This record gives sequence, structure tokens and C-alpha cells, in this order.
Amino acid sequence: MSATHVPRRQPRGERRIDQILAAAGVVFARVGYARTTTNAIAAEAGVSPGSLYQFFPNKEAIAEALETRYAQQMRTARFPEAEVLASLPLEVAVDRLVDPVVEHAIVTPGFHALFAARPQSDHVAASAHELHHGLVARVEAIVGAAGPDMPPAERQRVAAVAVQMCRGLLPLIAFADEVSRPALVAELKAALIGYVAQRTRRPTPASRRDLAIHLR
Amino acid sequence: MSATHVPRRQPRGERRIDQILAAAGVVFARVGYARTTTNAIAAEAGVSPGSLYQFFPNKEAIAEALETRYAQQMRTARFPEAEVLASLPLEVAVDRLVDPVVEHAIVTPGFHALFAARPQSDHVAASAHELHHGLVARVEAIVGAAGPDMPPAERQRVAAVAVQMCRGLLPLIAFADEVSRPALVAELKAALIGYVAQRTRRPTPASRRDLAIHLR
Amino acid sequence: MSATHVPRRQPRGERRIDQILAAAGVVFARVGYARTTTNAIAAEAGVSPGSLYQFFPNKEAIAEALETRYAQQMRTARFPEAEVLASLPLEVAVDRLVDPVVEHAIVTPGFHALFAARPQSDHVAASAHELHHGLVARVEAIVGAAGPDMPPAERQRVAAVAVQMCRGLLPLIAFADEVSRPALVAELKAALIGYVAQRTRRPTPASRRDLAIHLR
Amino acid sequence: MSATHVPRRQPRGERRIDQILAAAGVVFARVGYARTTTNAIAAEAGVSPGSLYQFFPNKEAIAEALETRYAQQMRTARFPEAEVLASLPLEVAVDRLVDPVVEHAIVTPGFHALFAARPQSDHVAASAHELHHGLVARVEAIVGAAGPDMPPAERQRVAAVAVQMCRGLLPLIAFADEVSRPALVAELKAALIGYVAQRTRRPTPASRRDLAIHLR
DNA sequence: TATGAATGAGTGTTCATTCAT
DNA sequence: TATGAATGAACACTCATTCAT
Repeated sequence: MSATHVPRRQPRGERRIDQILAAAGVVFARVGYARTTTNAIAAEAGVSPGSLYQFFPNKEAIAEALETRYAQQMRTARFPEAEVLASLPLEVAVDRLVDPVVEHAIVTPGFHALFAARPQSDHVAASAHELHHGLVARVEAIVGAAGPDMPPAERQRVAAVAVQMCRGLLPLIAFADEVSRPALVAELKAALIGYVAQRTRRPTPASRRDLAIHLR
Repeated sequence: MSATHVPRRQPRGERRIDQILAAAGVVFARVGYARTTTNAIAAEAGVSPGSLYQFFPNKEAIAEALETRYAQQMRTARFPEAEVLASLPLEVAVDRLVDPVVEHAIVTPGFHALFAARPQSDHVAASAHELHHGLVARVEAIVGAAGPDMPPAERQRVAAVAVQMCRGLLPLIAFADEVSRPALVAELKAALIGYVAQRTRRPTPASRRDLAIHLR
Repeated sequence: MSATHVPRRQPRGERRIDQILAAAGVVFARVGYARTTTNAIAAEAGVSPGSLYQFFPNKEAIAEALETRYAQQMRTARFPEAEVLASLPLEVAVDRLVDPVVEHAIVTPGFHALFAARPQSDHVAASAHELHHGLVARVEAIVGAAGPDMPPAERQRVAAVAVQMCRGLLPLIAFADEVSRPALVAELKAALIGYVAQRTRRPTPASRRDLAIHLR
Repeated sequence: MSATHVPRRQPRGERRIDQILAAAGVVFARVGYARTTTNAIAAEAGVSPGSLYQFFPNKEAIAEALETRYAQQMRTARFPEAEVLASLPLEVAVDRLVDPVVEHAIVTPGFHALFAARPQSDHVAASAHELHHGLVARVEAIVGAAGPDMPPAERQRVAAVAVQMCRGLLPLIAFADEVSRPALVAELKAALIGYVAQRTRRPTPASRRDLAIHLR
């Protein structure tokens, strides 16, 4: 008797939210963000369309909540914190960061559909959420460790660029078959390492001149 | 009388197709691929919806035709051919390739919306069109020049990865303001150079071991 | 302890009903009857939607209860009773009746929305409640005093017509600004007086003939 | 052959608009404005919901177009023009105006639902369309003839009030059975005549004082 | 060939009402 | 009794596509 009255760890509403977000992830993964309908999410969650709107004002809000959830999972899961990454050699740090991202992207339904395959139209910055920022912060730590005298603005730019590289490669990786995927992951790592190394290398006079030209 | 019947350089149908594709580019640029309606394209082209379907079986076909057109423009415009790129030093080749891509992406309405901001869902390969392949081929040439003994399969993979890096960065570049854009373009070039250099460097025993591990 | 159990003048249920009706009035006034949702009423009352349905079987019932309440307020407030009105000269009686109605309509949230601005579709008679009947009875008294030999059926008709005139004018009056409102109230009174006077005037042979024609 | 190519009096689109408006009138009459759905209108018109939106941007626009149409019918039908009314004695003018309005309201499906039974919420003035204004103009003419030295602002107010009286009485008249309706119409006329007469009577000193008080 | 009206399944969303807690 | 999550049939409206003219 009393057992049924013990408040569950998760109150009712939160469980529903979990259900809905999980279903949303599945549907986003199945048909992509644009073709996902709220009714399909509700059906997948075994819930009425009305229920869904008790918790989310619209479809976009579901996507955002899901992104936030992914960001939380990133924090609570195997993702190393920025400080840890900063203490590791570049190659190792990249390994430690990329592997969980890739695994997350492959294992978590919807992650890729939201993080990499959603049109980032006019609001790149706006939609770039905790998920994005969590990654950027970690990459910034890596870059900061590799090139300690890089000015902060530059470091942020490099980190943002590195994260966009990941986003660009995730479709390739996510849709690759299991056989060819590891090679692609290795390429992503090489790209990140190559880029960060290039940008933090004590510049030779020649390369310094080149960059100056580019940045002119 | 006969004057009006003199066949123009471009037959009627082709002019219509041009109109429609141009309009499609404009609308894609304005609202993004997903939110573009065929009626909006028709209206922008000053054409009836029915006319549009005389030339294209559906909306997707318009997008693909536009991508194809972009690929053609790439060939006829300042894009250096693969052979030319292969003859240049890495940094210069990257410059020569990236600059026109970026300019194309910024100047051509719809280019970015289709090439970089369209969800590449389950059909990465399918939608990867001439546009994509044209770029891949050029990057392959650059990679081949930088690392002549890289096996072809690997070279293709590296090229594909490099192109995805571009796609990932184009949103950042396209939506940047004119002031910060050049720096981002420089970063893209650095990323490409760093990556290709990294992958074509005559590997030290250590790095060779690393890659072996990654690729395991 | 016992203090909290002392039964209030108003039992719990009644207080709830009061809360809900007051909230309903506010919401009806804010958005109109048609656009009022039961959830909005519940929220305005600080009550759950479920609670609301403990007291009212449906939305319509809330409106009707509110109309009934207004009718009660009419009785308990400054509305003169029919007998009083019957003893006054026409102009004064109209004053005494119209002023409180107008004040009620302006001061009481929801009064106007229910009494004048609700579509009186096929059920004029049905929805014409105590509120309506209370007014009709008073107007009948006035008409009876002004034209004592008018047959009862005719008197009722005249009263019903006069009340509909009020209903028709209340939107104009309620939405007028404070400056122009008094003039409109005066017009309403003039209309009522003119109408009743016209209908109770000892008819000249000519006007008698006219009415006969009209009523033919 | 050529016969089929003779452009019909009514082009295609206009015929559809007619169909839709007619259907809208029927449905408005059947269930009232608030409960009318666009799909029901489309079904009644034997047309797809999409077709309806080719001509009207939303439900409200249909109602407004229908009101406009009613106003046009008023002009083209037996409604006397303002100038004509101004030349007639008050009683006759009222007859000539009220009869067609009542007939219109009874015969035309939807007229009453839109003109008299639609909530005139916050936008009395806004929704008061040609239909409303056409009537107001005519009543103004009558008032002007009855009381030539009434200031224009006052004349407009009296006309507006008179029209609202009609609107208030139309539900009563429209839902009355055929037997009792004529008496109600006669009452409406008496009310209008009584009101206008009252307001245009060369005021006795006493009544002048009264009105001054009311208008204070 | 060009038009643009027509289609109709489907979209996101609402809301009166119910019911498990 | 009170809660508020749950329901689900509607709703207004959209849009890729078709087709009569």
C-alpha cells in the first residue's frame, strides 16, 4: 500500500517529458528534423498530441529541450571536463573528446539529426546551445593548452571552427557502415590535430606572413 | 513576324528553366531549403506553379538541378581544374580552391542553403552531386600532389573529409559579417592545410603507430 | 484548532463557486464569450480545471450561472422593483432603470460580454434568463403604467422589444470612451421613452390606422 | 465550338467565390459564426478546403466578404437610396427601409448571423462594414429630413443608435414564427419612429432641460 | 505550352472534458 | 475534494502536385 504512495524518484510530469524526448529523438533520427511531425512524436511516445503540448509549446521547443538533454548527458557521461583535457597532450585530448562525441552521435537516436543535420539557418549562434557551447568550451581548453599565448578571441574562433568541423563530419561518420567508420573517425581526429597544431605552431616567418595575408 | 520566330540562342524551355532555377536560388537563400515552397519559387520566377512542373517533376528535382548548375558554374568560372591544383604548393592550391568556393557561397543566392545548410539525411551519397564531386576531385588532386604515395582509397577519403570540413564551416562563414569573415576563411584554409599536411607528412615511426591505432 | 473548523458563513463549495464565477466574468470580459476557455477561467480562479468541473457540468453552465448571479445582483442592488417603477413618470422610470443597467454593464466584468455580446442564436428564449426576464418584468411595469389599457400580450411584446433595444445599444455604450458615453446613454433613454410614448399614446385616428397597417 | 470559348459573364474564380460565399451564408445561418468551421464551408460549397484559401486568407475574411456582398445586394436591391428616403415622411421612410432589411435578414441565409448575432467585441467600429455604414447613411438621411437643424455629429449618433436598435431586434424578428413576426416588425418601426420623432421634436423647454441633464 | 484554380492529405496546435492520483 | 496530467477529436490552414481550360 504505502509502497504505491512512495513518491517515485521521478515525478509524473518528468517521466512524461522523458518519454516524449526519447520518442522525439527516435523520430528525428528516423526522418530528420524537418520531416518530423509532432503527432509522430506523440504516437512514438504512446501519448496523445495534447499531452505533448502540456510540456512543450511547440515543435522547436522539443528539439531544443532534446539538445539541452544531450548537453546534460555530455556532462554526466564520459565526456572529460575542460580542465582534464587541458592537461593532456594534444593527440590524447582529441581522442578523449572525439570518441565520446562520436559514440554519442551514433548511439543516441536523434543526436546527429539535431546537432549536425539540422539546417543552421540564420541563427547559427542562437540555436547553438549548451550542446554546442559545451563542446566549444572543451575544445578551447585543448587549444589553450596547445597554444598558451594565443589571444582569447583567436582561441575562441579556432574552437568554434573545430566544432564546426566535427559537425560537418558527423553525417559522414554517422551514416558510414561499421567497417569504414573507424577510419573516418581517425580522419576527424587527424583533421582536428592537424588544424590545432597548425594554428598553435610557433610560426615560421614565412607562415606568419601567409596568415597575415589571409587575415588582411 | 518572322522576327519573333527567330530561334533565340536559348530555346524557350531553357530560358524558363533558367528563370526557375534562379528564382529557386533566391528563395532557398531567403527561407532555407526546408521552408521553401514550390509556389514561392514559381511566384519568384513569375511563372505559374503548373509551368514549374512542366520542367521539374518535384521540388527535390529543382534543388538537384540547381546544385548541378552550381557545379557547372564552378567549372566555367574561376575554379582551377584539378590538374592545375596538383601542380601548386599545398598552401597556394588551398588558396586557389577555397577563395572561389567562399565567394561562390556568398555571392550566389542559394548556394550555401543547398550545399551546406541542407540536411544531408540518409542520402549523403545520393545528394552528393556534381557539386560535391567536383570539389572532391579537386581536393583529391591537391592531396595526391601533397602525398603521392597515399593509396587511392585513402586519398578519396581524405578528400571527402576535407570537403565536409568546408561544408561544416560555410554556415559560419556565410553568416559572418564582412569584418570577421576573412579571419574565418583563413581558419578554413589553415584547417585544410593542417589536415592535409598532417595526413601526408612522411610519418615518424611514432605517428605511424598512432594512426595504426586509430585506424585499428 | 477548532478555530479552523468553525464553519464559515459560506461553505467551502460556495466559496469555490464564487471564485470561479468571478474569474469567468473577468475572462469573458477580457476575450469575449466565444474565445474564453475553461482552462483560462480555472487559471484566473486559481483553481484546477478538474475542480471547475466539480461544480459546473460544462462551459455553458458557467455562463448561465453567471447570468443568474447578475440577475440576483440586479435584485439586491439599486435596481428599482417593478412596483416602484410603475409609480413613476415615464422619463423618471426610464432613468431609474437604465442608469443601473448601464453602470452594471460597465462596472461588472463580463456582464456586457454575456448579456449583449453573446450570440443569441436559435435559443433566444432559452438563454434569456432571469437577467433578461428581470429586465423585461421591470419594463413591463413601466409600459403598463404608461399605457394602462394595453393588452398584456402587447405589453409583453413591447417590453421584450425595449429590452432588445438595450441589448443592441450596450456594445456601443460599453466600448465608448468616458467622454462620449453619457450622450449614448441619453440616446438610449430617448429611444426607450420615444418608443414607449409612441406605443402608449392615445392614438390619433391616423396613427391608429398606420399601426393597423403595420400589424396587418 | 466557339460557344465554349465565349468568356462567361462570370470568370471561373468569381463563380467559385460566389459558391463559397453562398455556402458560408448557409453554414453561418445553420450554426452561427463562432461554430462555423472553414472545412464545413468548403464541404457545403462542394469544394476542397484548399480552394477556399485560394480566395480568402482566413475565416474572418470570408465573413467580411459576405458582409460586403450583403451590402452590395442592399444597394442593388429594393433598398431606397438615402436621397429618396430623405424626401419621404418619417413613417413612410421607416417603412421603406425596415421592410427590405427584415426581408433580407429572413431570406438571406447568414445575414442575421453576421449582422446581428456576431459578437461585436472590441471592434464595433472596425467590423461595422459597408453593411453597417450603408444603413447608417440611410438612417442619417431620414433623421436629417425629420430634424433639419440637428447638428451633424448628433445626427450621426442618432443614426448609429437607430441601427443598433435594428441589430438588437433582428434576432427577435428572425427567430420569431411567421405569425408573430409582423407584429415585431411593426414594433421595430414604432421604436424607430418614436425615437427619431422624440429626438427631432422641436423641444419644449422642459424636455430641452432634460436632455441637457442627460448629456451633461 | 502556360495558366492558375483545384485538390486533399496532412500540419501544428487547441481545448472541453475526463480521470488517475 | 482537489489536482493537473491526459485525452483526442477538431480546428484553421498549408502545399506539393494535378488538371481543366
